[in-house]
Amino acid sequence: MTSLDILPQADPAACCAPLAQAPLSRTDAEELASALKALADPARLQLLSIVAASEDGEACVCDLTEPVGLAQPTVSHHLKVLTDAGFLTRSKRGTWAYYRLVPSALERVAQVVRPS
Amino acid sequence: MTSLDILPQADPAACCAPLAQAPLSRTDAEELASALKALADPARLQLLSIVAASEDGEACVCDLTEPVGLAQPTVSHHLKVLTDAGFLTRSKRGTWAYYRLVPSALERVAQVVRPS
DNA sequence: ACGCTATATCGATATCTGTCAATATTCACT
DNA sequence: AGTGAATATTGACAGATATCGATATAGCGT
Repeated sequence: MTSLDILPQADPAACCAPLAQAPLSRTDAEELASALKALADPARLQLLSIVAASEDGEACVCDLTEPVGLAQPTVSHHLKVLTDAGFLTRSKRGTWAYYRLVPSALERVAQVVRPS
Repeated sequence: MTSLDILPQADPAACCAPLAQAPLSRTDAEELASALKALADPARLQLLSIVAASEDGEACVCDLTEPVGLAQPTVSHHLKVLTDAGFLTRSKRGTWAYYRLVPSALERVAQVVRPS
């Protein structure tokens, strides 16, 4: 747990060797679990995949509300969870907020989960 | 959602192309989310990693209670969640229940999460 | 300045989840 | 049969979470 982990933009699962390789410490397990918790929601997974597949790799909230079928505050909430967990970045231009995927964050989680 | 998904031993995230490649359908997102939910708990991650790193690749409940520092019913509960999600298999020998990792289940999740 | 639009925050609520103590089940051994 | 041990199930409870309506904030155009 470095001082960086206090920041809203976490470094998801920068914690440890692959799961199946050696027993996780409680601390590492908690860190990885919180990254996975951010992913473990259908709406958030849809949001991630829609953002990733969008034109120019970014999407604003207005583009996301309809496809996931949730109210705007709920979508904003999910985007905040994903951003805080480091899977998305937010950049505001005018009235709009554009979200982009952080591929390395997903990559890191995949590395830790992958066996071998 | 195939008929197989009704069974206790699910096929975690056999659902779909990598997250970042194309928008997930609601159904695929729900399926992947439930696999991730099973992983997204510190105790369960520790259990997985301990089982994976055990002698002969298997461990019984009695080996697991102490390292994770939780009561036996709680550990049994977590092992059931992981088993139902397809990440562990259970084989009972005598009074003991031995759990093994299912590497392909983790592998599949890693594939779907990985970008590119 | 005013209204409109996009997004975020707040407050409330219903549901889900992790945990444990108590109990049930299953098996081995005498 | 009866006892003890390992594991699973049940019931209860506290804390987390997903959701929404209402409201606040902030920026643009007139």
